[in-house]
Formats: sequence, C-alpha cells, structure tokens
Amino acid sequence: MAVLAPTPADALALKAKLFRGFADPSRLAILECLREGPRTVGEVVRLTGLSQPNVSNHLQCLWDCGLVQRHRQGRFVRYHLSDPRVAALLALANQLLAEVARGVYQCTRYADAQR
Amino acid sequence: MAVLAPTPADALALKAKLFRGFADPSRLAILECLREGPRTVGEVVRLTGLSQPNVSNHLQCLWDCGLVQRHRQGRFVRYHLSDPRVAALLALANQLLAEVARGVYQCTRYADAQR
DNA sequence: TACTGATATCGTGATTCGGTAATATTTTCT
DNA sequence: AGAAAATATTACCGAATCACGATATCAGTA
Repeated sequence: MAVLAPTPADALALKAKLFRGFADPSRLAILECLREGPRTVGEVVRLTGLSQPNVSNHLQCLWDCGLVQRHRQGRFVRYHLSDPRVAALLALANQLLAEVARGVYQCTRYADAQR
Repeated sequence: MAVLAPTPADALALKAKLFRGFADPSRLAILECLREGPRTVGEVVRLTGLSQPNVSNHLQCLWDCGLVQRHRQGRFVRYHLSDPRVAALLALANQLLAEVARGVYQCTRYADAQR
C-alpha cells in the first residue's frame, strides 16, 4: 500500500536522469548548436565560447545518454542529434517557458540564472 | 566573437532551470500523480510514499516555477498541473526513453539510478 | 478557547555535479 | 618517423541540492 506510483521507482530515476541531460546551460547551448545541423567539436567550441574539454565532456555525456550521435571525419568528429524528439523536447520547453518564464526565474529553490 | 549561441545566455540558464524542475525522481513521481488529475498533498504523500515535508517542499518548488497550480479546499490544498504542455513534456520524455533508455542507464557521468 | 488534522517552513548532514587545468590519444601531413 | 592539429580523459575543488527531522502555521470543530 502507499508506496509506488503507477511508474516503478527505477523508471522514475531513469527519466530524471534523462531530464538532467537537458538541465545544464552548457549542454543546452551545445544541443542548440546541433539543432541546426551536424557540427564538429571545434565548431561547437567556437559557437558556444565554452572550453574545449568542457564541450568534449558534455558531448561525451550526451553521447552516452544516446541523445547525440557522432562520426569521425578525418581528424574531426562530427556530432548530430540522434532523434527528432530531442529537438521536439527543446521546442516544447521553449513554448512552456514562454508562459511560465517569470515563475521559473523567480523560483529560489535552486540555482539562480547566470552561471 | 565566438561566445553566444543564437540564444542568449540568460535564456539558456532559464531553460536549464526549467528542466531541473523535471530532473528529480521525487518531483517526477509527484508530477505523474498529478497527470491523472488534481490531488491533495496528503493523497500525493500516500501515492508516492514520500514524506510529507518532502512532498510539500517539492510542490512548493513546482508551484514557484509555475508548473502546478493550487487551490485551498477547506483544510486541504489541491494541486494540479498548470498547463497541458507539462504533461506533454513528460509524455515526450517517455517516448524518447523508450529508445535511449539503455544509454541513459549506462551513462556514468551523473547520478546512478536507485536513490 | 482548546484541540486535531493538514500543510508549510527551517536547519543540517551527506551527496552530487560542473568547470578547470594538465595530460593523453588519435589522425594527418611532410 | 616526427610534428602538429583535433579531440578525449582524469583529478580535484567548490558550489549546489536533496532528504530528513523538528517544528510552526493554518483551518475546522467541539
């Protein structure tokens, strides 16, 4: 009784982990870059202004999670979103933000903007 | 040059913050509860097995962010999702998970399941 | 007013996560 | 083979966040 919603605990942990993939400004910046098409690591570094190890780390993370795919092209590695739903999630988040932005901004429960 | 993707940094931070609202197993459990309709705090506590202060905290967080709304009914407070897009995001995440679950599970960059 | 049930708030300990710096690895070119 | 460019890996530190327990607040009722 009590315990356990319709979805088992493991599935929830997994979904939370998926959302965490999107819950970081650096990773979001990288995903935004990739929304417009495939990019090499160097391009992402230039476009985002993030450090190279940082980008590489996050790309690895996104790759582990299956959110992006990659091909080696010569000495470059080209990344792209692995599924249209990744872009769809980002788009939906934007729509939602258009309505609740102020609330999210003011919420003091966790990290303030400007990292 | 370099710096700044199409979306300004603030917007990214904000979007990251929004996703963080979804990036916790407890909050997800609560949101799942609310997907099926309005619930009082006590009902959510019973359905999720989480402690009452914990539920109350997370509900406050979700409310601050504008993801849920609430009405007082006698000595109960009834919460519900504030926008169908919240449910849509959860649904999309489920679809995406169906394809990348293994990757997410194996990704060791951050939190393992079983909290 | 005193009492009970429902929900909110606060302080704290423990854990987790992200950025940076230094370095390793891989690939191409000469 | 040797060098240079592109990308990946590792370790460490600081900051942020979650759960828990105790307690406060608020609404209804006797």
